[in-house]
Amino acid sequence: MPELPEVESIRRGLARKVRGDVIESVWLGEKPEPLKSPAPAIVAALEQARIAAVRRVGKHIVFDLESAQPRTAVPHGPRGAQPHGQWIVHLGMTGSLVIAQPESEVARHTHAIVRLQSGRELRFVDPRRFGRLSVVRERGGFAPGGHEPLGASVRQFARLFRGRKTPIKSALLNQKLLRGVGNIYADESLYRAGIRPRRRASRLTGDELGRLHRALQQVLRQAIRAGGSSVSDYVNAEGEAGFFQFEHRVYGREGEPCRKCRSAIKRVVIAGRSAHYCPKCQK
DNA sequence: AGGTTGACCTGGACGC
DNA sequence: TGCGTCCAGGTCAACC
Repeated sequence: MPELPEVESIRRGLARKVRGDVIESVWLGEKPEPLKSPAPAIVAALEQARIAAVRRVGKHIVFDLESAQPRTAVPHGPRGAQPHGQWIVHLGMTGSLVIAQPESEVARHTHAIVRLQSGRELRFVDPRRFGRLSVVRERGGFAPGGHEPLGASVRQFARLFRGRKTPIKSALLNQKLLRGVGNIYADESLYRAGIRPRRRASRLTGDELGRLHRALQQVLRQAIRAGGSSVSDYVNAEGEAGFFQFEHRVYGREGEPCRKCRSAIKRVVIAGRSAHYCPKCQK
Protein backbone atom coordinates (compact mmCIF):
# COMPACT_ATOMS: atom_id res chain seq x y z
CA MET A 1 0.00 0.00 0.00
CA PRO A 2 2.29 2.71 1.14
CA GLU A 3 5.11 4.27 -0.81
CA LEU A 4 7.70 6.74 0.42
CA PRO A 5 5.34 9.68 1.13
CA GLU A 6 2.83 7.49 2.97
CA VAL A 7 5.54 5.80 5.03
CA GLU A 8 7.06 9.19 5.82
CA SER A 9 3.67 10.50 6.99
CA ILE A 10 3.24 7.48 9.24
CA ARG A 11 6.77 7.86 10.56
CA ARG A 12 6.22 11.48 11.54
CA GLY A 13 3.06 10.68 13.45
CA LEU A 14 4.67 7.74 15.19
CA ALA A 15 7.78 9.68 16.14
CA ARG A 16 5.67 12.31 17.89
CA LYS A 17 3.80 9.70 19.88
CA VAL A 18 6.31 7.00 20.80
CA ARG A 19 9.81 8.49 20.80
CA GLY A 20 11.33 8.01 24.24
CA ASP A 21 8.67 5.53 25.29
CA VAL A 22 9.71 2.12 26.61
CA ILE A 23 8.34 -1.16 25.28
CA GLU A 24 7.00 -3.24 28.17
CA SER A 25 5.79 -6.30 26.32
CA VAL A 26 5.04 -7.63 22.87
CA TRP A 27 2.27 -9.85 21.56
CA LEU A 28 2.72 -11.54 18.19
CA GLY A 29 -0.10 -13.31 16.38
CA GLU A 30 -0.09 -17.07 15.80
CA LYS A 31 0.48 -16.88 12.08
CA PRO A 32 4.19 -16.54 11.35
CA GLU A 33 3.94 -14.99 7.89
CA PRO A 34 4.52 -11.35 8.84
CA LEU A 35 7.73 -12.22 10.70
CA LYS A 36 11.03 -12.08 8.87
CA SER A 37 12.94 -12.68 12.11
CA PRO A 38 12.06 -15.51 14.53
CA ALA A 39 9.40 -14.46 17.02
CA PRO A 40 11.65 -14.95 20.09
CA ALA A 41 14.32 -12.71 18.54
CA ILE A 42 11.77 -9.96 17.98
CA VAL A 43 10.43 -10.23 21.51
CA ALA A 44 13.94 -10.22 22.98
CA ALA A 45 15.00 -7.16 21.02
CA LEU A 46 11.87 -5.15 21.77
CA GLU A 47 10.98 -5.87 25.37
CA GLN A 48 12.44 -3.39 27.84
CA ALA A 49 13.89 -1.31 25.02
CA ARG A 50 13.47 2.45 24.75
CA ILE A 51 12.48 3.84 21.35
CA ALA A 52 15.29 6.30 20.73
CA ALA A 53 14.20 7.33 17.24
CA VAL A 54 11.73 6.51 14.49
CA ARG A 55 13.28 6.76 11.04
CA ARG A 56 12.33 5.88 7.48
CA VAL A 57 14.58 3.99 5.10
CA GLY A 58 12.87 3.64 1.72
CA LYS A 59 9.52 2.05 2.47
CA HIS A 60 10.74 0.68 5.81
CA ILE A 61 10.05 2.19 9.22
CA VAL A 62 13.06 1.77 11.50
CA PHE A 63 12.71 2.02 15.27
CA ASP A 64 16.14 2.62 16.83
CA LEU A 65 16.16 0.85 20.19
CA GLU A 66 18.35 1.37 23.21
CA SER A 67 18.44 -0.45 26.50
CA ALA A 68 16.02 0.94 29.05
CA GLN A 69 17.83 -0.80 31.91
CA PRO A 70 19.39 1.53 34.48
CA ARG A 71 23.09 1.96 33.89
CA THR A 72 23.97 0.12 37.08
CA ALA A 73 22.82 -3.04 35.36
CA VAL A 74 25.94 -2.90 33.20
CA PRO A 75 28.50 -1.45 35.61
CA HIS A 76 31.51 -1.91 33.37
CA GLY A 77 29.89 -1.10 30.07
CA PRO A 78 30.50 2.11 28.16
CA ARG A 79 28.74 5.21 29.41
CA GLY A 80 25.32 6.04 28.09
CA ALA A 81 22.49 3.90 26.80
CA GLN A 82 23.31 0.46 25.50
CA PRO A 83 22.43 -0.14 21.88
CA HIS A 84 19.63 -2.62 21.60
CA GLY A 85 19.23 -2.99 17.87
CA GLN A 86 16.53 -1.90 15.47
CA TRP A 87 12.99 -2.95 14.81
CA ILE A 88 12.19 -2.87 11.10
CA VAL A 89 8.62 -2.69 9.80
CA HIS A 90 7.65 -2.99 6.15
CA LEU A 91 3.97 -2.30 5.58
CA GLY A 92 3.63 -4.23 2.32
CA MET A 93 0.46 -3.31 0.45
CA THR A 94 -2.08 -3.00 3.23
CA GLY A 95 -0.13 -2.76 6.46
CA SER A 96 -0.64 -0.02 9.03
CA LEU A 97 0.82 0.92 12.40
CA VAL A 98 -1.72 2.48 14.71
CA ILE A 99 -1.51 3.98 18.17
CA ALA A 100 -4.36 2.71 20.33
CA GLN A 101 -5.55 2.70 23.89
CA PRO A 102 -5.46 -0.79 25.43
CA GLU A 103 -9.21 -0.85 25.97
CA SER A 104 -10.01 -0.09 22.33
CA GLU A 105 -11.18 -2.99 20.22
CA VAL A 106 -8.46 -4.97 18.45
CA ALA A 107 -9.06 -4.71 14.70
CA ARG A 108 -9.32 -7.77 12.49
CA HIS A 109 -5.94 -8.79 10.99
CA THR A 110 -3.93 -7.38 13.90
CA HIS A 111 -0.65 -9.36 13.87
CA ALA A 112 1.36 -7.61 16.57
CA ILE A 113 0.70 -5.45 19.63
CA VAL A 114 3.50 -3.56 21.36
CA ARG A 115 2.58 -2.34 24.86
CA LEU A 116 4.29 0.87 25.94
CA GLN A 117 5.14 2.26 29.36
CA SER A 118 2.94 5.29 28.65
CA GLY A 119 -0.05 2.96 28.58
CA ARG A 120 -0.52 3.25 24.83
CA GLU A 121 -0.28 0.40 22.38
CA LEU A 122 1.34 0.30 18.97
CA ARG A 123 -0.54 -2.16 16.77
CA PHE A 124 0.47 -3.67 13.45
CA VAL A 125 -2.57 -4.41 11.29
CA ASP A 126 -2.26 -5.97 7.83
CA PRO A 127 -5.18 -7.71 6.08
CA ARG A 128 -3.21 -8.92 3.08
CA ARG A 129 -0.20 -10.00 5.13
CA PHE A 130 2.40 -8.69 2.70
CA GLY A 131 3.96 -6.60 5.47
CA ARG A 132 7.03 -7.84 7.36
CA LEU A 133 8.49 -7.38 10.83
CA SER A 134 12.13 -8.01 11.64
CA VAL A 135 14.89 -7.01 14.02
CA VAL A 136 18.52 -6.17 13.31
CA ARG A 137 21.05 -6.31 16.11
CA GLU A 138 24.31 -6.33 14.17
CA ARG A 139 26.65 -3.37 14.21
CA GLY A 140 26.00 -1.10 11.29
CA GLY A 141 22.30 -1.86 11.52
CA PHE A 142 19.75 -2.02 8.76
CA ALA A 143 21.43 -0.96 5.53
CA PRO A 144 19.70 -1.91 2.30
CA GLY A 145 21.16 -0.81 -1.02
CA GLY A 146 19.77 1.95 -3.17
CA HIS A 147 19.61 5.73 -2.95
CA GLU A 148 17.00 7.73 -1.09
CA PRO A 149 15.29 9.54 -3.97
CA LEU A 150 15.14 12.79 -2.02
CA GLY A 151 18.83 12.56 -1.13
CA ALA A 152 20.26 11.68 -4.54
CA SER A 153 21.95 14.36 -6.63
CA VAL A 154 21.06 14.53 -10.30
CA ARG A 155 24.45 12.96 -11.13
CA GLN A 156 23.93 10.04 -8.77
CA PHE A 157 20.40 9.68 -10.13
CA ALA A 158 21.51 9.61 -13.76
CA ARG A 159 24.23 7.06 -13.03
CA LEU A 160 21.65 4.56 -11.72
CA PHE A 161 20.13 4.11 -15.17
CA ARG A 162 23.31 3.88 -17.21
CA GLY A 163 23.34 0.75 -19.38
CA ARG A 164 19.96 -0.50 -18.17
CA LYS A 165 17.78 -1.84 -20.93
CA THR A 166 14.77 -2.21 -18.69
CA PRO A 167 11.82 0.18 -19.12
CA ILE A 168 12.36 3.35 -17.09
CA LYS A 169 9.17 2.55 -15.19
CA SER A 170 10.65 -0.74 -13.94
CA ALA A 171 13.94 0.92 -13.07
CA LEU A 172 12.14 3.49 -10.92
CA LEU A 173 10.41 0.68 -9.04
CA ASN A 174 13.67 -1.24 -8.48
CA GLN A 175 14.41 -0.76 -4.77
CA LYS A 176 18.07 -1.66 -5.30
CA LEU A 177 18.42 1.51 -7.35
CA LEU A 178 16.02 3.90 -5.64
CA ARG A 179 14.33 2.98 -2.40
CA GLY A 180 10.84 4.20 -1.70
CA VAL A 181 9.36 4.77 -5.17
CA GLY A 182 6.26 2.70 -5.89
CA ASN A 183 3.70 2.49 -8.66
CA ILE A 184 1.89 5.77 -8.03
CA TYR A 185 4.93 8.03 -7.83
CA ALA A 186 6.73 6.27 -10.67
CA ASP A 187 3.79 7.02 -12.99
CA GLU A 188 3.27 10.54 -11.66
CA SER A 189 6.94 11.52 -11.98
CA LEU A 190 7.17 10.15 -15.53
CA TYR A 191 4.11 12.16 -16.51
CA ARG A 192 5.50 15.34 -15.00
CA ALA A 193 8.82 14.73 -16.80
CA GLY A 194 7.06 14.00 -20.13
CA ILE A 195 8.61 10.54 -20.50
CA ARG A 196 6.78 7.36 -21.56
CA PRO A 197 7.04 4.52 -19.04
CA ARG A 198 8.21 1.97 -21.63
CA ARG A 199 11.28 3.96 -22.71
CA ARG A 200 14.48 2.03 -22.02
CA ALA A 201 16.27 3.56 -19.08
CA SER A 202 19.64 3.63 -20.89
CA ARG A 203 18.12 5.59 -23.79
CA LEU A 204 17.02 8.62 -21.80
CA THR A 205 18.92 11.80 -22.66
CA GLY A 206 20.74 13.83 -20.03
CA ASP A 207 18.01 16.42 -20.31
CA GLU A 208 15.31 13.84 -19.72
CA LEU A 209 17.12 12.40 -16.72
CA GLY A 210 17.40 15.89 -15.27
CA ARG A 211 13.66 16.45 -15.74
CA LEU A 212 12.84 13.08 -14.21
CA HIS A 213 15.05 13.72 -11.18
CA ARG A 214 13.37 17.07 -10.61
CA ALA A 215 9.86 15.72 -11.20
CA LEU A 216 10.36 12.79 -8.85
CA GLN A 217 11.69 14.93 -6.02
CA GLN A 218 8.92 17.47 -6.56
CA VAL A 219 6.12 14.95 -6.59
CA LEU A 220 7.45 13.15 -3.52
CA ARG A 221 7.81 16.41 -1.57
CA GLN A 222 4.33 17.55 -2.57
CA ALA A 223 2.87 14.20 -1.59
CA ILE A 224 4.57 14.27 1.81
CA ARG A 225 3.14 17.75 2.40
CA ALA A 226 -0.30 16.40 1.47
CA GLY A 227 0.05 13.51 3.91
CA GLY A 228 0.37 10.92 1.12
CA SER A 229 -2.19 9.42 -1.25
CA SER A 230 -5.21 7.60 0.15
CA VAL A 231 -6.25 5.38 -2.74
CA SER A 232 -8.32 2.86 -0.85
CA ASP A 233 -7.79 2.59 2.85
CA TYR A 234 -4.46 4.21 3.65
CA VAL A 235 -4.41 6.24 6.85
CA ASN A 236 -1.49 7.65 8.84
CA ALA A 237 -0.60 6.82 12.45
CA GLU A 238 -3.37 9.17 13.63
CA GLY A 239 -5.93 7.43 11.44
CA GLU A 240 -6.17 10.36 9.03
CA ALA A 241 -6.30 10.03 5.23
CA GLY A 242 -3.87 11.86 2.97
CA PHE A 243 -5.08 14.00 0.10
CA PHE A 244 -2.43 13.72 -2.61
CA GLN A 245 -4.76 11.40 -4.56
CA PHE A 246 -6.53 14.57 -5.73
CA GLU A 247 -3.26 15.67 -7.35
CA HIS A 248 -2.77 12.49 -9.38
CA ARG A 249 -2.41 13.35 -13.06
CA VAL A 250 -2.35 9.81 -14.49
CA TYR A 251 -2.42 7.15 -11.78
CA GLY A 252 -5.91 5.63 -11.56
CA ARG A 253 -7.21 7.92 -14.35
CA GLU A 254 -7.42 5.50 -17.30
CA GLY A 255 -9.72 6.91 -19.99
CA GLU A 256 -10.02 10.28 -18.28
CA PRO A 257 -8.75 13.42 -20.03
CA CYS A 258 -5.18 14.58 -19.53
CA ARG A 259 -5.22 17.81 -17.54
CA LYS A 260 -2.90 19.45 -20.09
CA CYS A 261 -4.06 18.22 -23.51
CA ARG A 262 -7.39 16.43 -22.85
CA SER A 263 -6.18 13.19 -24.50
CA ALA A 264 -7.45 10.02 -22.82
CA ILE A 265 -5.01 8.64 -20.23
CA LYS A 266 -3.80 5.15 -21.20
CA ARG A 267 -3.15 2.16 -18.97
CA VAL A 268 -0.74 -0.58 -20.02
CA VAL A 269 1.00 -3.40 -18.16
CA ILE A 270 4.79 -3.25 -17.82
CA ALA A 271 6.58 -6.07 -15.99
CA GLY A 272 3.30 -7.09 -14.42
CA ARG A 273 2.47 -3.66 -13.01
CA SER A 274 -0.07 -1.26 -14.43
CA ALA A 275 1.40 1.92 -15.87
CA HIS A 276 -0.59 5.06 -16.66
CA TYR A 277 0.48 7.77 -19.08
CA CYS A 278 -0.68 10.46 -21.48
CA PRO A 279 0.07 9.33 -25.06
CA LYS A 280 0.42 12.93 -26.24
CA CYS A 281 2.32 14.64 -23.41
CA GLN A 282 4.78 11.80 -22.79
CA LYS A 283 7.36 10.88 -25.45
C1' DA B 1 23.60 -10.97 -15.45
C1' DG B 2 19.66 -8.95 -15.66
C1' DG B 3 14.88 -8.64 -16.82
C1' DT B 4 10.14 -10.64 -16.56
C1' DT B 5 6.58 -13.60 -14.60
C1' DG B 6 3.78 -15.67 -11.14
C1' DA B 7 2.92 -16.52 -6.30
C1' DC B 8 2.00 -14.80 -2.01
C1' DC B 9 -2.94 -12.98 0.65
C1' DT B 10 -7.51 -10.62 1.49
C1' DG B 11 -11.14 -7.60 0.30
C1' DG B 12 -13.59 -4.29 -2.52
C1' DA B 13 -15.72 -3.12 -6.95
C1' DC B 14 -18.12 -4.58 -10.71
C1' DG B 15 -21.02 -7.45 -13.96
C1' DC B 16 -24.53 -10.75 -14.55
C1' DT C 1 -28.78 -10.87 -2.81
C1' DG C 2 -25.25 -13.74 -4.48
C1' DC C 3 -21.71 -15.50 -7.09
C1' DG C 4 -17.77 -15.08 -10.11
C1' DT C 5 -14.04 -12.28 -11.91
C1' DC C 6 -10.73 -8.82 -11.79
C1' DC C 7 -7.90 -5.60 -9.54
C1' DA C 8 -4.83 -3.58 -5.87
C1' DG C 9 0.00 1.08 -3.35
C1' DG C 10 5.08 -4.68 -2.74
C1' DT C 11 8.48 -8.16 -2.93
C1' DC C 12 10.44 -12.57 -3.75
C1' DA C 13 11.90 -16.94 -6.16
C1' DA C 14 11.94 -19.10 -10.36
C1' DC C 15 12.35 -18.74 -15.04
C1' DC C 16 14.37 -17.05 -19.74
